[in-house]
Amino acid sequence: MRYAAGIFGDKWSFVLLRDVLLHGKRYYGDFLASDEGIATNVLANRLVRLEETGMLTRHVDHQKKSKVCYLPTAKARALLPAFLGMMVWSTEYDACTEAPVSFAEAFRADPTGTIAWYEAEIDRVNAQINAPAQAG
Amino acid sequence: MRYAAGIFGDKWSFVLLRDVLLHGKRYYGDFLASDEGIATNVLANRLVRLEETGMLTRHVDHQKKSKVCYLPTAKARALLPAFLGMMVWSTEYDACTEAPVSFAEAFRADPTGTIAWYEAEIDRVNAQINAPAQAG
DNA sequence: ACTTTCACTTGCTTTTTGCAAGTTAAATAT
DNA sequence: ATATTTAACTTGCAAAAAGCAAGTGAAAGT
Repeated sequence: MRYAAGIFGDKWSFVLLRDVLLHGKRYYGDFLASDEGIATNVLANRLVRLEETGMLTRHVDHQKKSKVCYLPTAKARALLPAFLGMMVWSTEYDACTEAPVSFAEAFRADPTGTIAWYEAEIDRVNAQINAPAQAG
Repeated sequence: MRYAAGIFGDKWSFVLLRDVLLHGKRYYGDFLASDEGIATNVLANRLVRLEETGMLTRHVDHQKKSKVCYLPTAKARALLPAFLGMMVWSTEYDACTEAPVSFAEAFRADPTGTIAWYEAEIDRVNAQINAPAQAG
């Protein structure tokens, strides 16, 4: 798990992956607008890193060529169970969590189904974006 | 999950929690000896932080008062499913992972049982340590 | 043509990390 | 009893990273 620590054992990489996997964010502008307030230079740096480590793929928007979107690879999507595990943890220990209480119940009742639901969400968001679909 | 990012969205906090939850490490010296090579000042700083955020409790060893051990709280232990999720991910995407291949299989076949096994491991390690046991 | 949007870059200050050495208390050896 | 070693930090400083504000350049909209 040293490899994992290198990839998302860093506040901003962690936040970006969370935003892509759980909050449907895909565009540079979306990431920039996150509540955490990432600096533009750090954001650019992390997007490059995540691309280099095969977590995201960069695409210029087909309709509007000044926009750039970042899509999660299969490698990134495979982190979904881990991130959902953290989300469950948040519902229990983070007083300010935004995760709905119903989420933890749903996950406990049917983890596999809940993961599948989030996977489908990722596909749904990707489909709405004017960029090539993901393999896998 | 902003709270989560604040607590272990940092390489060293992440590594320390992993070592406590997955590798049975409890003593300052154990953490220092980890392959990642954490600096002593950073280690001290992170141990304080993790104590402040209620992830670890600090205890002076009963037999040898020059040694200090850090035990995971229930709050930290509740991260076990998430960390095991990352470990599963590592078996798939980290070429240099130390996690045995058998682990991923075991986890997929029986996640609940695998988590329980690691919980029991934590208890077993804690029991060998000359410090007060953790409240459940 | 002019302005705006969008995705970055650049330069600079502040914060954090990494490294080496030092300190303090307790245990062990002499 | 004294000296050495073990163990857990602390301190000081240089290097790296992060945060901030402003700037750049391509593409869109007006």
